[in-house]
Amino acid sequence: MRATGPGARGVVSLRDVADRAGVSIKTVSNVVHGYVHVSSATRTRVQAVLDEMNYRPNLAARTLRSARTGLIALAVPELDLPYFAELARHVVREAERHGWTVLIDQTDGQLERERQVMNGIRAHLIDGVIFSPLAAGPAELTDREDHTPLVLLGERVYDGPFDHVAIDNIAAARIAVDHLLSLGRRRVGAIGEQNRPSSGTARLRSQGYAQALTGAGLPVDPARIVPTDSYHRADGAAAMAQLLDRDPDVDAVFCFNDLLALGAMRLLHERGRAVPGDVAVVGFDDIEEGRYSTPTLTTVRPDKERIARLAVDLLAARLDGSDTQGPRELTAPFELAVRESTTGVSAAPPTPSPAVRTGASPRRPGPAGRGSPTSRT
Amino acid sequence: MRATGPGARGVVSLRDVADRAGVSIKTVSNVVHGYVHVSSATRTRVQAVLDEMNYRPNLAARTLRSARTGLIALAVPELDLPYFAELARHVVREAERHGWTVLIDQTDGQLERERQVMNGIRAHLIDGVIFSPLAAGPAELTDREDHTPLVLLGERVYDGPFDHVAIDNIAAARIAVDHLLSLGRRRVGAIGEQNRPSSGTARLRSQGYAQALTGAGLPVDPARIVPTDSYHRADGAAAMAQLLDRDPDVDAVFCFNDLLALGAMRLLHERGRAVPGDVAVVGFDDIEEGRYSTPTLTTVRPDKERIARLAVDLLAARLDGSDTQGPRELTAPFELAVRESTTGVSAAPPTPSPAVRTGASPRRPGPAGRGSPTSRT
DNA sequence: TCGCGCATGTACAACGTTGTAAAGGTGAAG
DNA sequence: CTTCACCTTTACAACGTTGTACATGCGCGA
Repeated sequence: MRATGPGARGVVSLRDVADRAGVSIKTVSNVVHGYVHVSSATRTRVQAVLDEMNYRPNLAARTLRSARTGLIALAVPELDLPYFAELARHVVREAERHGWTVLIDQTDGQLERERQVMNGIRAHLIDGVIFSPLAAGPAELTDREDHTPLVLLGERVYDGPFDHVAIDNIAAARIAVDHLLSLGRRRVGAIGEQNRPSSGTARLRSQGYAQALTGAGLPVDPARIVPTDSYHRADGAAAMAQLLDRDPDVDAVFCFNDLLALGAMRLLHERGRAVPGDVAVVGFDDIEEGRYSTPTLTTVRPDKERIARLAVDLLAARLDGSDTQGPRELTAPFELAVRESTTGVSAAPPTPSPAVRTGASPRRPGPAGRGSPTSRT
Repeated sequence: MRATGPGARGVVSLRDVADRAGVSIKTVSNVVHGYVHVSSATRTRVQAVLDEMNYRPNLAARTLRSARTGLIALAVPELDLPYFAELARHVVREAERHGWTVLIDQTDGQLERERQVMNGIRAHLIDGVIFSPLAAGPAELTDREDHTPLVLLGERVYDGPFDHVAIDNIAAARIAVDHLLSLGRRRVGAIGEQNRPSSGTARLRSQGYAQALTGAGLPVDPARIVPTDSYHRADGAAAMAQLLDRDPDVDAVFCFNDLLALGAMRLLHERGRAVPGDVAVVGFDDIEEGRYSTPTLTTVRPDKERIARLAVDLLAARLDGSDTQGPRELTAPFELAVRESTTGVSAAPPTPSPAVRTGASPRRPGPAGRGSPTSRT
């Protein structure tokens, strides 16, 4: 038996509305959904009751029937790494276009948490996952037991059965280092190598760095490649200190992300080295902070909005079944944003504009272009 | 009629497991929940099947019965404002202790979106909301039609019927400005005043600024108070330019958040003004960036972790019914972190440590202290 | 005038889970 | 040997929604 009227917590169900309006539950449901075959008299009356009682559909019940929640998860290492915060913003915005809400998971780069993300902690509660792995490598990914559609960001995992969106990290790193070489720098260090075997992104950036040096006929000196535990400012500062100790005459440094670069610049400042006078610095990610630092930071600018859009659209295609092909490998474009930390020229506009940019066109501009992403199965 | 075996998408239900194990659905459910009165033989057998079939409970169904989802929403203006990213991190972490997942809503400070957050877009899908309003004022809040427990952050809305967690903004602002005055500065500007009537936080910080000046026997010159549209670096730079135009001899500036301060410092640099030599700068929020900027930034450091904990615990108390009292008004502590942008003394440790801090004890240390928050009904 | 078709509205079942109540089975106590 | 108690397991209903199938009633054409 059910008491008349809405339940204890003031929650109104279709049934409550139906009772009050003197129609069946299904009719109310039909009105809510704008089903055509409802007389306008009935519609008006029911709608009035709906408004009056402030009816809100119960998404849990709806989900139970439809097996669709309208939630997708975005799993990133840390929200307060600006790169991920900015990325999250774009993902949230793109998801909105599909009527989705984004649930954000912070893995802290811990393998166990990443494993949970992949194997569906919140099974049935989320329709899909966009995942930026840090600790998880090919092995863990392949062992995945969950069936929720998954899109990987940032790191390519061999030929795993996963959709994947990234930029061409090797090319980006090479272009960044080429830029340093074009300025006449010859003792170029690198900060951000990762010792953990799983980190594909770091390895790719290392490769690009080495390719650029080799391409210019310069040796790749392992002493100038400083690994870090993580990608925070403090790591960049510590690594820069180490680099200076190893080679006091280093004249440029390529950092694998902007935070490392900002930490490195801070340390250079404390050690009395001028940037770029003594040491030129390039970062990676183009976080907003680098446009306001002193000096402003030259950096690789991945198209975050595009990355977010590609990832969300790919998920959408998997969800509505419009894409049943094998795993996709999509590439987003990037640019090199040249600023004071390499050129020393302060553009110094009346108000600091978001930096001078030298567009370096993406390595594969065609296929990665708008609307027709590359697919490699 | 139901086909035997798991459904089309490989989703395994209790029923599938029960069929395979030759027991009733409820027995499987009992095993899943570790119910005591299950023979160990049955338990072992069922558990084996559970593992084998990789059963995952359907949270939607569970929610439908229990009316609890284990999801809470955190609604903030922008995720890539570092303050909110850092806060989000803490909230996620605290929520974890309660077994909750955090769903993040980005309102962009738009009234319409804030209204949706309050009135339960995702009704029944979230158990509670932690909300940092920007556009919504007392009027909108009071009109709220949803019954989901809500905790407000950062801004006090009159005597509205809402739980609320904040720091003492007036005191914090006053201490920041007192610090500038104690350094001998006498022409102190303020950046970040908000023209929209709803912004309580900005008004409180303005008040603290005025109180400090008045307390030192100085006049409050409206020309030195520059409003901004929002709280980004660009706003800070633009406002600083305006402030210099109005009073070229300004010797200090109190910014209502760190991003404004960083933008202001950038502009001062471009105009050739030394910080703190010519102009001392104080920010608000203590985002990590300010510990690595050049110069490092003196700022008010609200205890974000505490804020997050108080908010989450308060929500928990409302949810489990252990707190049915009237609305709570909780206060978190803060400190003034004194760094180079006011003192000019570079501590210059081997690696930049997270700043020299001068603890300014919270104005109401007792009641705001650990575990026994103030309550004002 | 009768019957057909369409517009409108309804009953029912099912999604997967869990609380309740009760049934079946076993052993011990009388 | 009977009975009772308890341990174990099960059937059932309900959470709120929506797709399917069907009932009702009206107007229109034959």
